[in-house]
Amino acid sequence: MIHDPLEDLPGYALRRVSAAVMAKLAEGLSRLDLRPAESTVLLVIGANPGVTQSEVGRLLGIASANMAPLVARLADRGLIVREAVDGRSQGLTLSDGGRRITVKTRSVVDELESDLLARIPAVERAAFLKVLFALARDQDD
Amino acid sequence: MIHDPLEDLPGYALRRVSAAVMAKLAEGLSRLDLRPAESTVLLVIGANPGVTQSEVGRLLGIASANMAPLVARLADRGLIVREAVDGRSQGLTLSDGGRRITVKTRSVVDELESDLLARIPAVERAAFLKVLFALARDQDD
DNA sequence: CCGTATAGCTATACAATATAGCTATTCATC
DNA sequence: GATGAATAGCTATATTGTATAGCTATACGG
Repeated sequence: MIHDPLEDLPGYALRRVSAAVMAKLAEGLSRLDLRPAESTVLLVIGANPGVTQSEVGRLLGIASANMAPLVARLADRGLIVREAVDGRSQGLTLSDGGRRITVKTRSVVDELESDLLARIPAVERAAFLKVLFALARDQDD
Repeated sequence: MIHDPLEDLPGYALRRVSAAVMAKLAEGLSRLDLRPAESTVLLVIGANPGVTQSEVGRLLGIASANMAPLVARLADRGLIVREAVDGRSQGLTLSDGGRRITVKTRSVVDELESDLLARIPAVERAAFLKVLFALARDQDD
């Protein structure tokens, strides 16, 4: 057996777990023809009708250069509607079709999140989640 | 303030924390002209002289199609040496230059891992790491 | 009014990963 | 020992997420 010099590294463990979760998410979303980044954008717009794409990008940590084609694709598919709020910003709203697909998206996401939670022993669950969310909030800089 | 519908999702938190850690790692490795995936390959070869690239790929979850150009680049740079162990496999070993850069790699990695650990409150640290490593091991399927 | 910041966009590049398909070698089994 | 299956390594190609540079037009503070 070969030795794994990375097995004690929390950063590497985070990377592997995250990659596995993302792979499952991508697979679950594929039947909706949605990519992970698109699904999060839909969820944020659904929860905040009228947000601008720059606000969405800031919340999700997606650069504006990458938001542009992403939002354009969602608009081209008729999932979201863009309405000018001033001369340079557009408020984003889900269309009826967008709402339907967002409901399905949420169920895909929720199922994966449940699977993940189920794999965390109940004893450590609270501590694990507390640290994880704290780290995630921390990262917002 | 806009509402974040993802703030309660552990899977999404994992993704954000992992992305932030990876970004810092990529930045730290950039002065060695190494990419994250290459650095892990070097560390594994350093800890297991003579491993084949397929063994490294299996350990790290890198597909053989992606290992080929990755190992080729490390060999082209003179960081690793390939020696035939049989007609189709090659044992990988660090060259002197590879050993030097791997030492530096380890110090970059160790510093980031220390930073990460330092951000986990001592009270929850053991539980957090236990769950994280269990999830990472789990994922190996 | 004017300088600066911001919104949105294009073009481009890169890293990691994925699939398909290929050759050649090894190995188990008949 | 021959043969079929599995394996090692490789190429080509595509996708996803992300990064940088640079652009236009609008909004806003002094």
